[in-house]
Amino acid sequence: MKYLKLHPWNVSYKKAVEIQGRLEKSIVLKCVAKNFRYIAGADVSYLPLRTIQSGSRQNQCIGKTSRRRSAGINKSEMFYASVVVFELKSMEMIEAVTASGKVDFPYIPGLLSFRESPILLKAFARIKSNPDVVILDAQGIAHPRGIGLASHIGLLLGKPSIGCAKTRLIGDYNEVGEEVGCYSHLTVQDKVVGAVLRTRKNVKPVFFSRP
DNA sequence: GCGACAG
DNA sequence: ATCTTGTCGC
Repeated sequence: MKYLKLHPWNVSYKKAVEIQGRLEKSIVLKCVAKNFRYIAGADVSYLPLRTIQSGSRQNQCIGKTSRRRSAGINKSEMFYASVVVFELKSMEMIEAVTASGKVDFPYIPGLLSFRESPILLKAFARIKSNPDVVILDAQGIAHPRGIGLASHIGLLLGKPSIGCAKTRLIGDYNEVGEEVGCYSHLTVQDKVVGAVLRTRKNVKPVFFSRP
């Protein structure tokens, strides 16, 4: 599927925050359809990527040079993204694609999209079908500037998106009941930005935030 | 200054 | 996210 390229990704912290502020204004918070047929789910995993010199004699030196171990270490990482598309009605998998690549942007709470979006979009570009909605392991608007990774990706793909995170980034909520289906509102300054939902018994609830 | 902090 | 080590509950 196609996506919009509204801005560069290799930017400074300050610039990234500016971009988020600009994009946040175009987030639409309303249900645009009620009978979604296809849904795409995406996630990313990664591994440290070391320079071939690391661990070699260059890093085994003693004395003065040994204090510079990190100088020869490449701090980038190899990322692997996957996107799967399901038909909701039948829960049949329609497609599954992957993409990989190096990433240099560090993990900074609130700027996760600048770390994971490029590789995610590379994977989404390989999807042949046209999902009606996408869901990501990240926050939507439950974010310091109202534009988490799920919202950001939704904008670039031009699709409704759902953020489904395993832990909280921002917001307050009451303890969630133990039974499946129990949930609490996730609020930021009295504004409901999501819900903390118990999807399984004896399992931590997940943080759903609106697209 | 201190604590929080998606993945 | 990934990795390691230790503790707790069934």
